[in-house]
Amino acid sequence: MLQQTQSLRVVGPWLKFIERFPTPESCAEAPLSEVLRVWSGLGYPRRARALHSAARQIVNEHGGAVPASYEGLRSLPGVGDYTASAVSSFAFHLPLAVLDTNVGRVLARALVNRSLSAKEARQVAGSLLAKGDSAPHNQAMIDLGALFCRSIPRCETCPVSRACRWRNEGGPDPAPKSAGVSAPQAKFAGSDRQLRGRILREVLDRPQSRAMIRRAIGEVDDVRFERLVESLRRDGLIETGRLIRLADG
DNA sequence: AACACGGGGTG
DNA sequence: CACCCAGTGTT
Repeated sequence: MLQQTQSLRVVGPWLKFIERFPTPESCAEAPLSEVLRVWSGLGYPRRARALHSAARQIVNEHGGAVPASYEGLRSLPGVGDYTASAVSSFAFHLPLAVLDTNVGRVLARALVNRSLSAKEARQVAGSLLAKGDSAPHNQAMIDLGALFCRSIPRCETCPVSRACRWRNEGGPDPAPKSAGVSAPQAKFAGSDRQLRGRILREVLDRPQSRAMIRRAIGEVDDVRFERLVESLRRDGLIETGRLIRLADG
């Protein structure tokens, strides 16, 4: 849920989700359609599909226990470098450095005052790890980025502005395009993404005909609508017969 | 390397 | 309204 979604927005949905699916097994046993319904409103429903798939993989291939290694986590669908590192550090206290958009900005600005390649960022981030548990360090780096070293920085109150290379040396903001830092997205209003979301919401509670969906989501070109339906089907989120319904993996 | 992929918060 | 977000998978 934390992937590309602001942490404060995740708290409520997470509590609701974890109450309904407290274990990998409980999620694995549910049909995908129910997972999508509990997930609804959070966006990026492919994450929900990946999580459901990961839950089944955890049950079938790991005896119901979340893999306790970076490589094991990384092998799960929807788990990339950030998530595998974060879970490794915060849940299993393994000595791995987390690199997300927050940490990416801190590294580029405070540590080196230039944009970093992925390899360079991994190296810098790893070099900052101290001896023991990495979790407090990673949490501090993330919070520094989330509270002060934001996309629009708040240097006036930043606790490390005294040591910040960008602050001390000046120059253009090195964060944009540096490794880990989120890139700007295309406009959402009127986008395919928005329409996909609307289509999915229409079939959340019951199967619907194309005509009903198209009436509900507003004026949409015929070719475009069918292309979006096909993309949702390819993503494994819906099934498309005469009626369109949530996928029932 | 560049794109596609939600939707609500913030200023 | 424009910008942003504890990324990942695909092309």
